[in-house]
Amino acid sequence: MSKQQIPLLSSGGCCAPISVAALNPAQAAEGAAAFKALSDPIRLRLMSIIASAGDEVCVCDITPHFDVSGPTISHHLKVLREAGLVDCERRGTWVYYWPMPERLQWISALLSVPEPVTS
Amino acid sequence: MSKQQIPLLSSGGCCAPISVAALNPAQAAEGAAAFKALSDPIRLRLMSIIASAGDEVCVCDITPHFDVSGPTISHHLKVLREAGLVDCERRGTWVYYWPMPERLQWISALLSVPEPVTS
DNA sequence: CTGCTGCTTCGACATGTGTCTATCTTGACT
DNA sequence: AGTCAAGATAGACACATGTCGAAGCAGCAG
Repeated sequence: MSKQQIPLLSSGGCCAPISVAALNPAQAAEGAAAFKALSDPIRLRLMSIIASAGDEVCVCDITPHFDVSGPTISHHLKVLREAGLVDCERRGTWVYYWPMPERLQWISALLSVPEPVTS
Repeated sequence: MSKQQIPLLSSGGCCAPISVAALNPAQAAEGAAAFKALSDPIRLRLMSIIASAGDEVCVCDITPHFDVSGPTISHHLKVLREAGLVDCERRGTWVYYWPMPERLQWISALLSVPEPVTS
């Protein structure tokens, strides 16, 4: 597990927030891919559960919160994984997920609005 | 114009960042809708052009930056409008768009990662 | 080895989404 | 009025996406 992760164009640092400078097509494509991963209510909730746990979370503790089938949860977790937002590891019978805060922070920074200059 | 805007569930203040508390289904639905609006490369670029302009932008200045047809641009702008991310007004022959920074800020805050407590 | 449990992968299907062309609306200018 | 240009809307179509049930693949326990 934790194998197929897409290579991140902007690995760590990032481009300027969109309120500061317009994105070029390549940057826009990468940003849009990240947003797409969070554009489903179930995925966003999954992300929030994993990110707010403060620790890794077992899939078996996640599934009961949702009304959809196991395969569907698994599918959404895979999308989050491929977007670099979470990672996971199998330990014995169970699989644990944890957040990748850098990626979350990167997206947040992309959207951040600079202080209006009150001079 | 600037008529059909969806009522925003969380009008101004907002729920805690997803790294702090898990979203309930209603919050997740609203957040996901916002992310969906930004989940297309063209829309994200549109948003960045409008947000970084520092002023309103005429559609006629936007269209030439893209390789898609006018109606497609128009469609994407409508999606951004309905998501509460931009607003517009017609003045004479031209239509001008400007960003709604509160909404952008709200999304950014939703994703913000609190400082790790280094105690 | 056999069975059971947790999770993922596969294949199929209905629904959503991005794109286009054609058409309409609005306003400006003769 | 008539004409032109800028955008928006409508309708059609290909493709992407969310969902499910069935099957597959680890690990553990007898």
